[in-house]
Amino acid sequence: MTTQPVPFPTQADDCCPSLTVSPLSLDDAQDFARILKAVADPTRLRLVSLVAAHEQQEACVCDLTEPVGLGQPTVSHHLRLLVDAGVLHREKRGVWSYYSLEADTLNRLSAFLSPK
Amino acid sequence: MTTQPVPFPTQADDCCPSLTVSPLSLDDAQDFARILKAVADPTRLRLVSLVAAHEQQEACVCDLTEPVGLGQPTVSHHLRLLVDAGVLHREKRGVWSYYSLEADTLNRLSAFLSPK
DNA sequence: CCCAGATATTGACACTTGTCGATGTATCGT
DNA sequence: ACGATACATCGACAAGTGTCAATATCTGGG
Repeated sequence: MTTQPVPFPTQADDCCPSLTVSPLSLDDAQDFARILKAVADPTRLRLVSLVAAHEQQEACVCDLTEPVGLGQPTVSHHLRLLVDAGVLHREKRGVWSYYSLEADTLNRLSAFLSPK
Repeated sequence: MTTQPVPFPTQADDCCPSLTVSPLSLDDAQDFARILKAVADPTRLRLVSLVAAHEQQEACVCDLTEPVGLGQPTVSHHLRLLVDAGVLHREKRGVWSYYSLEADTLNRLSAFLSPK
């Protein structure tokens, strides 16, 4: 067997840090703060929800610019932040950039915030 | 009866908006962005985790100032933001202010972000 | 090869934010 | 009443952020 000794069972599920189980390390705190910052903006929340609700769970910039009422460069900028944070995925097909959800990131965030 | 018609049953569970089910209203987006902003900072994440991990699930400022390595005014400022956002609860007992988790808010956040 | 359309990048600006030092306020002992 | 202690507030400053107009880059069609 190649499994670890696992001397402290409580450390076993150290895989995914949780906000409320033990004091966060600086690294973990910065890690999650980065993702949270990306989502902590009304416009970006709406962009994510628009992408999620769009057909095929994906949307291009031209689908999003009008619903949020902002200019194309501004929308592109917000989408870039969301992609950089791993919240959205970008796939370029032809002239269009299609944005879709990176579900794992939202799942990790949700699990992280969930008490207990 | 003074109740509304409720013509569309799908609106019934409109109780707790979710990021990924339908486009967010501006109000909902601003609402959640406000809470997310409060949590989207490494120092404040650590403060919340320190409070949660402390005995009795509560801590005073003097318990927190040293672990995060910041001045007392700065820590007080961060705690105020967390209280204003409904993430923490403040209870003054004697000379001390005891901060504790407002679990409902974190639960709402977690549920909001959870895909599907 | 050039043009039109979709998106990305840049530069600029007002505004917000994280931090600190100094000061104010409140509470408990003595 | 006084002083010490715990906390909150204020003023200031550098750094970061959201938005826009202008411009650059890329792609498909003719």
